[in-house]
Amino acid sequence: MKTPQSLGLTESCLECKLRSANFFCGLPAANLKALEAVKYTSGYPEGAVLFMEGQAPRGIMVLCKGRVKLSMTSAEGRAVILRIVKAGEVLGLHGAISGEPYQSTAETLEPCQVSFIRREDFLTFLRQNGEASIRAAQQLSSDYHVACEQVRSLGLAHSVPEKLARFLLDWATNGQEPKSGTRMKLTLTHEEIGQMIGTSRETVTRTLSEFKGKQLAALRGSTLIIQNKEALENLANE
Amino acid sequence: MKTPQSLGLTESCLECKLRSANFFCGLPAANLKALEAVKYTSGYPEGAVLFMEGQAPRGIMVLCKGRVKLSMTSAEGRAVILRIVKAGEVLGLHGAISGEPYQSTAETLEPCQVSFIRREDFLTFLRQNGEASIRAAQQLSSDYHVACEQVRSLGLAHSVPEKLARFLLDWATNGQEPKSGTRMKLTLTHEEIGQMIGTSRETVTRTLSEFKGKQLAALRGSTLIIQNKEALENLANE
DNA sequence: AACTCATTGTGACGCCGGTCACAAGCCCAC
DNA sequence: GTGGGCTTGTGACCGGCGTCACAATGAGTT
Repeated sequence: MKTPQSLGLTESCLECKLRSANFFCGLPAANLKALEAVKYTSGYPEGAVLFMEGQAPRGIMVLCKGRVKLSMTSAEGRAVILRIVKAGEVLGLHGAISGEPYQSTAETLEPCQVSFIRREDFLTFLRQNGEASIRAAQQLSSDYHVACEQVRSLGLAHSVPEKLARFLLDWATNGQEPKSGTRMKLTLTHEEIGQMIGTSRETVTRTLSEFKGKQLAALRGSTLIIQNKEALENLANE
Repeated sequence: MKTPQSLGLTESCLECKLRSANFFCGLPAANLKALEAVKYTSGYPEGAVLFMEGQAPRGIMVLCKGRVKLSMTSAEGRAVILRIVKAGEVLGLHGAISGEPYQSTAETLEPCQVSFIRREDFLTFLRQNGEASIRAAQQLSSDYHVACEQVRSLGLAHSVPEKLARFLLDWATNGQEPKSGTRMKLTLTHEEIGQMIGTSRETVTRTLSEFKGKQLAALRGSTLIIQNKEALENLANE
């Protein structure tokens, strides 16, 4: 087993080379070296908060290992989940670029390995490195894309089954493991699924059992099985 | 009256120097020159479609004059408005950076003046111009911010009055003219307001007259008057 | 003025889904 | 094992708002 300390940036890149939006991968090795020199790598347990809504941005974090939940909370405790960040992606880029306070909270869903780069160091790096700036823009563009899709889902869909179907299909394609067949891990509680699609926990439970009854999809433990992809797609594109 | 042809990039910058997120303003004049050489400026009437969802990205557009509606449409014709783009902002940046098809449709709300830069020209410019890349990242970061706020509004709010209050207040601060007092222009139909906050036209009409009854805000013609800002804020932060 | 077309205003109806309340599993610690 | 904490599962209720249908206003044309 690898020790946490051995998981530096470059290694994380080796692990996640499949993901094209990946921030640092593909940059010349010489440039990565510069970042290596200024990064701090550390581990966090499950449930740790990497940063919170409203805090001033301190820097960016590269998620080397684990999954992180990005969410926004309302005054009375309601929450929406913006997205689940997977290993290889960058956290806090918006804050670092804009200087605005974080508008979301990042919380680890499982033990994570994170490399931190201070904002000034990162900005300096960007300024000396045009290619990296473009890469940053690409990452932001991708994040924007995801956010827009969520707006579409929340704003256009007008039934929960529709949104849930969309969510499951999306999870199946962009999900955790690339081996996206009909069977995959979905390590989220019904509550969290509800926060992703903007509905209540009870309704998620009910709609899931409705799906199970109709042989569309079933969630057994943390294993999601998509039984009738076509029917789900019909629901989703309603 | 100015002729359309006289409204080039640099002039547009003069007009909109208040907006800090403004893309090209602040770049060294020498760099702007390079863009001047490859841009095409043209005018569009109200209701013109600059690009549509699903099209391959051809380039970016700088809105010199006018307002543009960015929206997404579902299969059966429902629509969400992502945002209203104002003079000085950039359109199609995400497409240009990512190469992905446009995920939204851009339609002019009034006669507009637009400078177009082909994607290849723009990318070349970015590569030769680190500062501009960072600027692009900043613009994307700002767009992302707006999209996230919309997710928050759609996902967290759980009544239409709440969302409408938030929308009106937001319009008052980020609205068209900087002279944001209690009285401002709101040149959108109830239908469009509904598409911005994810509700039906009828409900917008009803909620607006509810606001009028409670002396919170009134929309007379295209003039919005905020009568009781505090009460609206209470509604919005519910 | 008369006509057309877009927008706004209102009533009635019905249903989806939020909320509350509680039961039933599950997992883990001790 | 037994207990306490999270999840998940269900029933009952009811209110907001989407939808349909149509009237009323306004704005632009001829």
